[in-house]
Amino acid sequence: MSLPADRAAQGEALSRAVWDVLAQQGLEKLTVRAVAAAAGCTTGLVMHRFPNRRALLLHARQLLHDITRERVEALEAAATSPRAALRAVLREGMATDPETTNWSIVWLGFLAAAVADAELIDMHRRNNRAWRQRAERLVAAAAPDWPADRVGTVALGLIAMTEGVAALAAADPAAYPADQQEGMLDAALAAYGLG
Amino acid sequence: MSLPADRAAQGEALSRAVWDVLAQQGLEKLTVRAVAAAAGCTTGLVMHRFPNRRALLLHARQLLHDITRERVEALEAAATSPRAALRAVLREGMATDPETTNWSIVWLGFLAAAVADAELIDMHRRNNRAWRQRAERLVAAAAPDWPADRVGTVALGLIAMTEGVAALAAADPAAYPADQQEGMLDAALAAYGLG
DNA sequence: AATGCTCGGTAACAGGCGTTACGGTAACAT
DNA sequence: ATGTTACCGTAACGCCTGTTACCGAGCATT
Repeated sequence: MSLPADRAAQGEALSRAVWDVLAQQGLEKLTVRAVAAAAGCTTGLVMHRFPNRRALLLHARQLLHDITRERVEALEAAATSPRAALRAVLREGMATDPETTNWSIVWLGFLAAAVADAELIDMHRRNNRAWRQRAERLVAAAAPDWPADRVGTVALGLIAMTEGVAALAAADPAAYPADQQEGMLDAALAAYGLG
Repeated sequence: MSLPADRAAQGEALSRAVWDVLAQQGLEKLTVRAVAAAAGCTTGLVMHRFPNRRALLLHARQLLHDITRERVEALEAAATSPRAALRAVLREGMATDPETTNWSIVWLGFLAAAVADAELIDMHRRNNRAWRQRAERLVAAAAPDWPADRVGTVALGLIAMTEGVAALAAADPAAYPADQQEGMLDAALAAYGLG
């Protein structure tokens, strides 16, 4: 029988194919045919699973967010202290290995695609505001005696820095090796008094 | 007579049209026809000025870099102290008004396009490494007694932060107003001892 | 005045795109 | 065994893309 789980699994497989094409071929070549080829099927399956190309992209974008959230929640739960949780979560937002580098390229691709798509940019804003709130909560836990505006300013500085270095490292991995990114993160945390 | 200056001016006008389309319609709709429409001409002129679409994009990318460099060099020259120069240059890299926000969107578009284009990614790397060296030079001038690795780490943290907040603000201007970006920058400079 | 030349607009081409319609196959129900 | 239904590959459609070929208008030289 064709369980809904199967359909969901196919949708996830197609979303992974979207990420692969986005990371390896770029936004301009993100076509339905390219996604089908990356998923090892034909365009028929893709168009039977999703009503159109936009729905496919929106699903892939939301799934990327959901998976990212699960991953950072696991990191947060496994941390032994508020400061360790903050550092672990911020570290995950950088591009320190092939996997996170890939995610950063995909993230950039979706952001560029969102310029022309109202629903995609709405998704980005919702997800990014949730990300920012998480950072603020982690900073507040790591520095319980700080006033709210200090928490907000420092959290913003930290997420902007990790987001930025992820983009830089994704575009030029040789120039931004993992140890430099980690050193940058530790130096920033220490400078803010969160080391 | 048809001066080379005229041709250069046309090339610049077309490059500005590329930026406009990229900022307002996104990478996926960055077609030769859209650029021609934005420039107020036909595709005939575009294809007589550039051998193909790629050459048009490469020219627009390089011109964006050149103009950015001239602007920050002027800011640097006008600054009254090394620390003021550092802050002014970093500030220009954020997205604090409609103009710089536009540039940030264009920058993101070119970066996304570079995923699939070797020459475009080479350009990005050259330009970004020059940008990074500028930041390192400015940090070294602002903190003359720092060792080289401290200069490099702090400069990386600063350019990553400004680049990152520019992307965040470009995608969600309402959530990242100018005063928050400025407050973030000042807090970071103060934390690093560069206030 | 005639002629060559540069310029840029028009129209057409082949190819690739998203999307739709159709057909065949396999599993299930009766 | 046979009808039914779900599934998905195939093929086609119309549209839009980058690119090319062509053509006429203006200008300079002779």
